[in-house]
Amino acid sequence: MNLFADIRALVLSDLAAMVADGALPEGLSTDNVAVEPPRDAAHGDMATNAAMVLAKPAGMKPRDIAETLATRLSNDPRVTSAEVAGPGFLNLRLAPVVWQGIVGDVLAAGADFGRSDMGAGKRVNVEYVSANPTGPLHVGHTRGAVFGDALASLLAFAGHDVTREYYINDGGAQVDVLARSVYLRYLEAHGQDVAFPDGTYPGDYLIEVGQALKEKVGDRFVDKGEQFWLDEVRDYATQAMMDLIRADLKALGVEMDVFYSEKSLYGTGRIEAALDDLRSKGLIYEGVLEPPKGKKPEDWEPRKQTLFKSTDHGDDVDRPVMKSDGAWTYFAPDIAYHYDKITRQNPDGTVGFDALIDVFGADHGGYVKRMKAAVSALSGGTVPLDIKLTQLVKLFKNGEPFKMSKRAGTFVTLRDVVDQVGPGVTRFHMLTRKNDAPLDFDFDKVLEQSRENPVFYVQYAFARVTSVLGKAEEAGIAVDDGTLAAADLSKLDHEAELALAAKLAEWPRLVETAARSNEPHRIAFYLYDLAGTFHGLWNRGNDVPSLRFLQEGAATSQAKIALARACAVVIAAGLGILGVEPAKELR
RNA sequence: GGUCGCAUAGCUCAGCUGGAUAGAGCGCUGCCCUCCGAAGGCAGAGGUCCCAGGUUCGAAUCCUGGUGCGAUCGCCA
Repeated sequence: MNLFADIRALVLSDLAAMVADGALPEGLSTDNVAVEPPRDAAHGDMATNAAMVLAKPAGMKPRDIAETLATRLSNDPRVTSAEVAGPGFLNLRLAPVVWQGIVGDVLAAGADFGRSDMGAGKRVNVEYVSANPTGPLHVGHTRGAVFGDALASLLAFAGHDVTREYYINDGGAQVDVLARSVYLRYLEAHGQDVAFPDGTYPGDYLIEVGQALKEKVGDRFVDKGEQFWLDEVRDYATQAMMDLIRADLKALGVEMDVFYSEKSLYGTGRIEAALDDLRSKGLIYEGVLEPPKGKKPEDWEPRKQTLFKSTDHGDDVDRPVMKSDGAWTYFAPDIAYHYDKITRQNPDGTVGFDALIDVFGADHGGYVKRMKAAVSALSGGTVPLDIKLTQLVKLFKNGEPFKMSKRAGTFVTLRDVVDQVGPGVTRFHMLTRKNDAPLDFDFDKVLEQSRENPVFYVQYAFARVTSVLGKAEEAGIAVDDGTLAAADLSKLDHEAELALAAKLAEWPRLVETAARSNEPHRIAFYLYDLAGTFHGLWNRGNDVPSLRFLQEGAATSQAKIALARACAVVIAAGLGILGVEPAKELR
C-alpha cells in the first residue's frame, strides 16, 4: 500500500540480482538505500540514492552501479524511465497506471488508506495534560492536550497499541491550597466575609464548589480547625476539579484511557518499592548537593538529603527524592509513577509498555533529564522514554496581543477558546506549529476564511468534494465509493490529475515519518499541501474544462470524481488523526 | 554560571532524521471573472539557512566552539 516501500522493494530485489550476477560484491548493507520523492518534481517521480550509498563499500563508481541498476529497473512495467543524474542519483518516472492505481487503492481502503503496521503492535503509553487538579484547563494545557491526543492517534494509526493517560497531581501541597481555598468559599456560602490571602486560589470557579460543599456537609466544618476538615474537603475539591477538567477535555474531544492518581502512590508502599528498586541498583544515597553554579540562591545552605544518582544515567547533577524533613519531594512519586508504567500488569497478561512518551509544558524542560534517567535506571535501559515539550501559546485578538492575568481574572481557559472558535479549529490550529516552537493563536484569524488560514483551506477542499458528489447525484451519476473504485481510472491522464494522485501516494509514507519522530504537526502541513494541490486542479478547471470533475459522460465523470473523492478520503483520515471533524459545507 | 529549546525570504513558518537549483503563506509587482467552478488561481522579484571550524562523494540537517532570544536551575508541583 505504500508505493515508496513497493519501489524500494523493487530496487532491493534488483540489487540482489546484481549481486547474484556478480555485478556487485556480496555482503553489502542496503539499510541506507532510500526511495524518496525528489525535492524537485522535474527530476522525476521518485529518486533513489542506492548507487551512492553502495559505491564506497563496493569499491565501485556510483555511476557504474547506477547504470546497471537503471537498466534492470526499466524492465519493470511500473517504471517508464530510469535516468542517472548528478553524482549517481537514479531518477525514476512511473507509469500513469501506477498513479491511477493509487486512486483505486484509496477508495478501496477508505479511511484505512495509509494505516501502517510500522508500530508492530508495540505498546506505547502517552501521558499528556496531567494538569494540577486545582482549576479549569487554560490555553497552555489546551496545546498539550491537542498535541498529546493527536500524537496518540497518529501512533495508533501507525500500528501501535496506545494508552492515553493523565497523571493527577493530587498528592502535593497544591491540593491543600485548593482545599483551603474551597473552605473559604464554603464559609462565604455560609454568609461569612472572607479574604483570600496570598497562597490561596481566588478564582470564581470555586464559588459553586463551596456552595455544593455547604449543601453536602451543612455547617459541620464552620469555624473548625483544619484538622477537622482538611482531608475531606481536599478529597471533595479534588474530585470537583477533576470533574471540571474531564468536562473541559470532553469539550475539546479528548478522552483518556487512564487517570492515574498520585495520591494512590502514598501510604501504599509503592514509592518505597520504586526507590528500593533504585537502591538495589546502588543509585540511592545520602548526600549533600553542591550549590548551583553561578548565582547562588540567597538562602542556600548545605543540607543532607536522600539523593538519586541520576548522573549515572545522563543527568547533570544528582536529584533529591526526599526533603531534609523526611517528606518526599515531588520527584519521588513521579519515579514511582513511571515505575508503575514500566511494571504495570496489563489486562492481556503483558507487563508494562514498550515505550513511554510524556508531554510536558516547556516550563518543565529542566525536568527532562532526571525523568529519563529514572526510567532508564528503573527499566535497565529497556524502555525508551521520549519527552515532548510544548512551547508557549501567545494569544491575540485582532492582531493585538491578549494579556493574561490570573489575578485580574483575564486568564483564558480552554473553554473560552473552544466556545469561541470550536474544537476543530482549536485543534487544527494548535497543530500548525512544531511542538517546540511558540504558537500564535489569534481568535479572529483562526476563523478567517482564506488561504491564510490552514483550517479553512483544508476544510474547504473537503467541502468542495462533497459539493461535487452532490451535483453528480443530482445529475443521476452513481458516486458511491464502490462504483468510483471500479471506474475507468485510465481516463485520469492529465499531468495535473496524476500529480494530485501522486500527492495522495505520499500519505502512507508521511504517516510513518510523522509517527517515527512523534510529530503530529506534519499531518497538518501535509493536509494543507494536499488541499493546495486539490484547489489548484479545481481552478485549472476554469481554463481547461476537461479537468473539471463533472463531465458529459457518466464514465468520465466517475473517473474524475474518484480522484476528488480519494482526496476527501485522505483529508478525512488526516483530520481524523488530528481529531477534527471534516466539514461537508462551509457557511 | 549550568542545562534544555530555538535561530531559514521584509513578516509568520515548513523542510520528509545527510541529497540535486532551499519551499509555502502573507506582503510586493504583473496577469486571470459581462456568463458557464474567482471566499480563488497563474507568473515574477525577494536567501550569507545566525557566525566559525569539522565530519564526507554531498550539510539548513550531524559534531565542536561561539553569538542572540526563550525556558529552567536543592525542602513548588
